[in-house]
Amino acid sequence: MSRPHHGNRHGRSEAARQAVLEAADDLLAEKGFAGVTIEGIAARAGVAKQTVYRWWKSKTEVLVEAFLQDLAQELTPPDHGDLSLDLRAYLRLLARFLGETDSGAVFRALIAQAQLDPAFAADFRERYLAEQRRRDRLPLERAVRRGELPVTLDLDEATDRLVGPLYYRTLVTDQPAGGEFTDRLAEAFLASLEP
Amino acid sequence: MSRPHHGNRHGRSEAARQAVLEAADDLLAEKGFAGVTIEGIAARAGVAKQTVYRWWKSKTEVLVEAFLQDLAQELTPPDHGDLSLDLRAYLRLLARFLGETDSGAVFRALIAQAQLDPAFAADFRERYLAEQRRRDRLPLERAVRRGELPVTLDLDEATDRLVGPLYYRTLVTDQPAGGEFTDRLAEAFLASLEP
Amino acid sequence: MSRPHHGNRHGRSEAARQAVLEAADDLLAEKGFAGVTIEGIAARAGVAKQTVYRWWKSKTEVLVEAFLQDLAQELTPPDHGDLSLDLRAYLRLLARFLGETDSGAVFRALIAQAQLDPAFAADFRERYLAEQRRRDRLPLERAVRRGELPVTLDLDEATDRLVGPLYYRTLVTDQPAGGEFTDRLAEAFLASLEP
Amino acid sequence: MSRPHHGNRHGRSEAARQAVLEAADDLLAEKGFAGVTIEGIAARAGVAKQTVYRWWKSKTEVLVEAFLQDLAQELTPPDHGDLSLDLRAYLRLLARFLGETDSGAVFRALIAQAQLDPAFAADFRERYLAEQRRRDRLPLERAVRRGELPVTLDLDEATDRLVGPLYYRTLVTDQPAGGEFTDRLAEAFLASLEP
DNA sequence: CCGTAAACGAGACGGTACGTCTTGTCTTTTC
DNA sequence: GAAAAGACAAGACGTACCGTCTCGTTTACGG
Repeated sequence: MSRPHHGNRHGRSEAARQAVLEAADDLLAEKGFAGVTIEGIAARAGVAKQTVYRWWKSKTEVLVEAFLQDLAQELTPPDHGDLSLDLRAYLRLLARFLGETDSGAVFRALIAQAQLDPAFAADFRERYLAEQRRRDRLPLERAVRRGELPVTLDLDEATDRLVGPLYYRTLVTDQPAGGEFTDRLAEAFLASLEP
Repeated sequence: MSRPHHGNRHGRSEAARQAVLEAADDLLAEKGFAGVTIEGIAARAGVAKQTVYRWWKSKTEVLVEAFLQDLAQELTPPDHGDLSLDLRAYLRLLARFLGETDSGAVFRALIAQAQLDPAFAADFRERYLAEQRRRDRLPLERAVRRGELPVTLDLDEATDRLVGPLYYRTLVTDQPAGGEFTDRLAEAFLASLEP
Repeated sequence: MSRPHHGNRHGRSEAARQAVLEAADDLLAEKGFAGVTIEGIAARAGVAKQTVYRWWKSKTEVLVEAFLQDLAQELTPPDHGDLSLDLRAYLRLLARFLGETDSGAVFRALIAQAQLDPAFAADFRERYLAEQRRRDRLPLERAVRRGELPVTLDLDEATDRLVGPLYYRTLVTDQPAGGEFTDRLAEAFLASLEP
Repeated sequence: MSRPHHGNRHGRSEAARQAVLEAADDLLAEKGFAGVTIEGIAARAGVAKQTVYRWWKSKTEVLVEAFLQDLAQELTPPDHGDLSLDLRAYLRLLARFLGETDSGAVFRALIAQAQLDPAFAADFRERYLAEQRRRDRLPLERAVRRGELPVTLDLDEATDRLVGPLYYRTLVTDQPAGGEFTDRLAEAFLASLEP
């Protein structure tokens, strides 16, 4: 036996955890969501299958943990102190994330999984989408605080109208969403708020 | 003709085709998308597995055929000759379809499947989503023809901004999208077009 | 895919059956009883695991079928028309089989398995030991027919006393049972029948 | 000393040893030999798996220690000063032990295990079977000393012929071996020694 | 009387094999 | 030539134990 064991009374092996998450990451990039299997993850990570099952319920759980931890860092909305600038910048950031990064690909896969598995959907929405939702509405909240937007504005629905078209393009029509598109989306959004 | 036939020199068995589609329908209702398997469809339909494979490539294809053949009838946008009325009515229709009907549930499952399987995605977008897209923009096209909207309007992007938030609510946040929501969505959309 | 499939509506694949039995045979010879696994058999035979499970309940069942079919040929008791000669010859044959042949090794392993698994024990005793038992008592039956032994003799118990010591040596004490031993066993057996 | 101790610089914990042996006892009674696992023993005994491994090599070793330590007491051959009486009594004792007691069941399981595992076989035969063998031949040795049997008698082979049929019935054919059977076996054995 | 070493409980680890399930291919027989 | 029936190779599923290892605690001896 070449590799040492690292059993330990006080909690799990961080090395094994990281190996699993990285293996899941790699496999997703290589073979796509359907090509990821728990057996494959374990084999790639050099880890026993049981070790995966000990800590995660399904491959989806692994992928959730593997990829969505980066969401916060990658997607913190900028704060320029100006609504129009903020929206433009954030929509560009979000568009790039959803459409061009590996994490975005996983994000899409997880949302897809949520359509197919109601139990997962509830868990995923509670643990991760809620947080993402908070980021999505943050630029608007700041603008209300600055007085750029009226406090009477329904921020939930406004957020839907702001980012909804972008998610729609990415998930449903699969058309590219470049900077021009997001800039015009921001403009139209602002125009709809004019009196 | 009391006995089922078992083969036929002249083309496929319509009885088998119908049995497959109905079995797929039933199974989806009973167990959800993930619970549908080709094996299960064949067993339920009283049909050989090979018969399913002969005519469809995957369970997704069966479901596509089973549920989306009558999309057009359910979702034809009404024409009242007035943009505001048309939008309100159509968004309500679309919201009800996506959120409350069985066909809508399948539609969501298929969009999800498209995230996971690129080959299917291409086929699905070409054969079905394109058509749906045409229906989604139809009210706007009519308005341009009637002169209610300028011919310079980018209809594609306008459609994104119109229906995107609705799809987003349904697919991503899974919040209810009632008539008030869609009415306000139509209003905001129209407001964003004002000079 | 290189190998052709051999699915068939009516009945099993003889090729698959033979491959499994031969693989089991090889593995037993190479690694011993404990080293034989269904996974190993399937892999060695180039067969799917499910194909093994379809036709056999356990590795023991495979080994039973693989090896005990030869029993009849190897162990048919000779008929010299003389009880003393027959017994001497048959005990030598049986001693050699139990102690020195591969089939004998499997036979011992299966009797061992019967101690550990009551369900298997019942099946094994019914299908195979009964037949072996018939062979074991055949020399005595012939002698009764020839008038060399009284018809009042309890053949069952006589058989126990004849072959019991030989099985005991093989299974329990693991001492060699050569020709001298079996010859003396035959003599003692005959002596116990004298009036 | 109310609290159980959890370690000790010099020597093992007698409490842990007893708990393991009793757990093995219980599990064997409940689930049979194949159902006993080291993991199960440790869990049932409230002991760490490593504690079992520290002191025993395998579950078989545990069972050996759990059941066979008092073999001697249960199976000491009686001494009536008369060969015929002694044989009858001892064969009945042995038959009851092999066929009807828990210890006998374990004994059979261990003989079975010896067929499957050569390393265990050597150890088991040396440590336990040799002793049992001595008990088996004791009645004959006494008779030789008393002058009831000639000193030229090969006691080893005589013992084989005496107890062999009984082990054979128990291990191989699994037929009941009641008092009539063992009595007739003793008679036939004695008859075979007549001049 | 304090340090230290053995044995302990707990349990995570890398593994192997289990028996089940579904997939998509292939063959035979029936109509 | 389509359909029913179903065997087949392939391989993932989730579970049960294996035997090894580390951790922190308990205990008793020995300097």
